[in-house]
Amino acid sequence: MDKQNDKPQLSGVKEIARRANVSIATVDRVIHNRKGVSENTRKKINEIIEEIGFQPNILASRLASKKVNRFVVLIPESQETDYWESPLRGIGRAEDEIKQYGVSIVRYFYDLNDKTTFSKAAEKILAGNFDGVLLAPSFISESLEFTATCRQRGLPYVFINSDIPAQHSLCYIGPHLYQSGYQAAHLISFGLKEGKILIVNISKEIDSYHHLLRKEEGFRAFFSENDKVLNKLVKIDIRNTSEASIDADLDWAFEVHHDIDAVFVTNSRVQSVAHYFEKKNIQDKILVGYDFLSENIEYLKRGIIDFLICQKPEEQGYIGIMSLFQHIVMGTAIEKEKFMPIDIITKENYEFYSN
Amino acid sequence: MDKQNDKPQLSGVKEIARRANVSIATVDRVIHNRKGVSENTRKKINEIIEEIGFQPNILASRLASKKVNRFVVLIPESQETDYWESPLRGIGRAEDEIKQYGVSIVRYFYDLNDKTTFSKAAEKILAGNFDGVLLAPSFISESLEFTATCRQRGLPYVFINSDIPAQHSLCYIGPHLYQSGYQAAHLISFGLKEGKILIVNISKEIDSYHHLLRKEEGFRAFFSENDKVLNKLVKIDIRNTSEASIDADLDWAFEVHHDIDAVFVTNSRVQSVAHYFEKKNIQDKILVGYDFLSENIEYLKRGIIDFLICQKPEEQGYIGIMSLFQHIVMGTAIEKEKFMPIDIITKENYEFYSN
DNA sequence: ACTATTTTCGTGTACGTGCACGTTTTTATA
DNA sequence: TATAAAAACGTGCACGTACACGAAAATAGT
Repeated sequence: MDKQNDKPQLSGVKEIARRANVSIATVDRVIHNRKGVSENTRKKINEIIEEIGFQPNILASRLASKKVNRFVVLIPESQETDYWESPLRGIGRAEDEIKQYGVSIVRYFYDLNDKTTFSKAAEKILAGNFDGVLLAPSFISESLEFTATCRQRGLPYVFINSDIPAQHSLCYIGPHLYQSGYQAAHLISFGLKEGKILIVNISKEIDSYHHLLRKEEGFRAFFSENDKVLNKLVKIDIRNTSEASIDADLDWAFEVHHDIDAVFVTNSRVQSVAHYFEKKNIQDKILVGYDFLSENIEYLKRGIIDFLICQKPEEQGYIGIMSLFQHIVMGTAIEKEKFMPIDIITKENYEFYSN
Repeated sequence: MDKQNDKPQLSGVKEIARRANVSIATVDRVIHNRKGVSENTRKKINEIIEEIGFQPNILASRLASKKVNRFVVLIPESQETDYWESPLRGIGRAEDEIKQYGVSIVRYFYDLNDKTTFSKAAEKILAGNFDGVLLAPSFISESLEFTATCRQRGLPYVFINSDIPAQHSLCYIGPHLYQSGYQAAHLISFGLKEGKILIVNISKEIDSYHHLLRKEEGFRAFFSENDKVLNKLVKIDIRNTSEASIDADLDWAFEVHHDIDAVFVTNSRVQSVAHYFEKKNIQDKILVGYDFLSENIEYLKRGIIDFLICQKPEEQGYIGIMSLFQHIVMGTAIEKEKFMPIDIITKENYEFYSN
């Protein structure tokens, strides 16, 4: 009888082989551009591939080649804030999705207060046998050293959360810092018709300081570009992150500038200022800061923080891994820069925010 | 020599079969709870499955069973606005990802101004042979009729964009309307210390009107819950959506209420009010509305619209299809309600918004 | 012209699961 | 006890691709 006449079989290596009058193995060689095929038949097969728009069956492919890809991530460990737990969740989510395809992920963490932990982890990574790296390049020079070696070995890497331009990374996934500062300025300006605004940088680590600066730049740019002459900007840097020290600095600022009506904190440490506000029973000042952290959300709920700007940390981790996957496993092209949306979180919408 | 000694092979039906002293086929029968297995061995095999945490290899599974799943979507066609193009993009994106697994998607569209087009499409769907439905239930009673039949036939369906509660849908994917109205109120209140606020409902179709009402409810709730006695709310309904008619209605409203300082449009037709503002050279009023449509974005850029609230229409389509996929193909559990984040779009962040 | 080498190509098996079919064992019936 | 029927189980091929291995053809060297 007709056991298998009705096969549409338009695609597939078998069909290509049939049309080219060669065996499947030869087609296979062309597809993976291995050697051992004459220039004639190679060309012929490539034409047929073009013609029928051959798309290899990923399922069968991964099943047959028991190939295993090893990705490695190198990010800060969560200590002072739990920020990095979010990207880590995203990484885990991506891992769950693609482990079916034989991808495994190894995680390394470094201490944001200790550059050497970064370098040591980087060394271990280079010693291991990996096919792709997801990297948060918090320390500029150390990162440059690492990526130089990667490039030399043909080991692809993507940057996450903060970028080092022109480093031939596969791509960058993270926030547009300048613009997020600009956004914060608009929000404050919208709610504040006049009065001084205090900019607060809270950061122990000198290395992450330049990120804050980019935000501050954007923040200031809004006022200069929009003729908001009524709003004078005041700024303080806080390097000692103990509560007492922060309180003292803020005391000083509010004493010198008696008419500050809004505060912009350039990172997730906005909770410290919120805490200060609560203690001093300050209620009428606008407070804007960064990141969807549980403590920040608490102050948001209580109306002490007005807006949080957040840039999908979980998504960053997820997309980071998926980009490696797309490039290395699926072999498809990926965008060079993936800026996260600038999400505005309020008391009303935080519970629907998908991190 | 040792050809294949070194197999970790902890998982897999083969391993289960080995441990249970049965053949692979028997294990297979248990996994798909088909009959033809004694109660004893079934129990034994199930225990082993539990023990080793067996996860079938989806790749091999879909490869072996040349099973094809057919999904169908039923959504409005884009006419007066291009809103539905976004969910459609999301649906296409999902399709690209899962067609590898043998899923095909058929699309039906209905006219939001003509209930009968919905019913006719629904009939066609029921005549076709589908495994899952993604549905925008714009018309309540017609939708109820359709889903009743689906339920009876065991054909799973998910709601998108607007919900009909308690209809045993697989899940609902879309906005939390009430809360998004509440959010809009907060934004306006933040920028407006006093003065009247105009609520504008623009909608031809009486059926989609109840969506707008839910938003309006939330909007009003904010003011009553937060003692904003300074802000009086005024409301107009506009059923005739011609430009002349809208202009006339707005003329009337601003004439009667001379101190309106902010306008809240409960849907994407905010562009009509923006257009009116531009014509009349009105610049000092706050304007808030809905949806990431190109025209709206234009007014946002020019500073006429202050905020757009947007709820990831593309994502809705994507997640809708993926939920069907998760449930029907992968057999995993899915959440009953997936509320989209309430995204706040401004002049500063629209270009980073991932729809 | 005859071997040696290289290039080019085909055969066959494996990946993990699904399923049709056939075989064995048990249970029911005469 | 013999026989039929039903229940329980096993064998083997298929899915589309990868790859080791070996065969054939082309080229080189004497």
